[in-house]
Amino acid sequence: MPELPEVETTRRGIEPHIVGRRITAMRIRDARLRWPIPPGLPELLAASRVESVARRAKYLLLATGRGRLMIHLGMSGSLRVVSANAVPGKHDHFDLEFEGGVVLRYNDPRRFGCCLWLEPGESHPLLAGLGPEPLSQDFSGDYLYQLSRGRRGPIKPFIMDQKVVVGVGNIYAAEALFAAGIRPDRAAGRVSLARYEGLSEEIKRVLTSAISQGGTTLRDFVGGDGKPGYFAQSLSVYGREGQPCPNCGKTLKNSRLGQRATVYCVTCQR
DNA sequence: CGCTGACCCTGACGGC
DNA sequence: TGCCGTCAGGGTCAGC
Repeated sequence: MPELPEVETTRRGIEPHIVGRRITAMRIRDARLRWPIPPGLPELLAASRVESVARRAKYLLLATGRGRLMIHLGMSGSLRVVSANAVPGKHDHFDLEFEGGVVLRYNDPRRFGCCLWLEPGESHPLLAGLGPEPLSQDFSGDYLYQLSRGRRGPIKPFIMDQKVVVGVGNIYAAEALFAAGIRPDRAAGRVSLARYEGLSEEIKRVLTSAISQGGTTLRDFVGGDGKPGYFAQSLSVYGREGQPCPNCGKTLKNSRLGQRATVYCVTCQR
């Protein structure tokens, strides 16, 4: 999936194709996702216009006059703009068809994603309690430092916790911790303010850089317009277990933290 | 409240 | 060629 840069790349990719356009139909082929696609959606959406495409955390929010479509790409989901005659494939769960022959197609092999509906003005429990956006002013080293006091769990799951800060997934958590020189298994509560300031800066830098390059291409992610991202070439540690550290040359180590692969350098990260 | 681990699902890949 | 175990970008939930 799509971590924040991939979702943002998708948002930017689909936005110019669908904003201001009228939806002519929604076609559901397979409603089975993390939660079933609400069966009444096609009727709700028909003839309404997409007013904006926003992102909160890893959720995409498509606003119409009648409410908002809330879409998550899960681990393997993608949203692409395709032509009206493009033949649907396996795991193409639904299409949003627009006037002018534009089709927005949702694909998700693993079905960890979702497509839900919000009434006008309605919020959603999934959006409540989310931490700040990492690229906003609200996210800082001081914020991380204060929140982490007393926490004994490792710092990597801490910064991947969406209640702490949204959008930092397994790839960018590993990259940011490497850049900040912090061991992923260090207790979150035992990292200094100065190091949290460095970490928050690296998180912002890594995410910004990844967004500018269109995200990271791995397996099944493709950007909204069908073009791949290029950030994979910039990865320092993620997926590079056994290879030399780009900084000191020592072999990068892999361990599991919270059931997620965690690659780091025992020399450069303390 | 904080933390851990099971679980949701399909597909790709490596070893035998 | 096929079978089997392992792993994959995320997140929820139960239990301690």
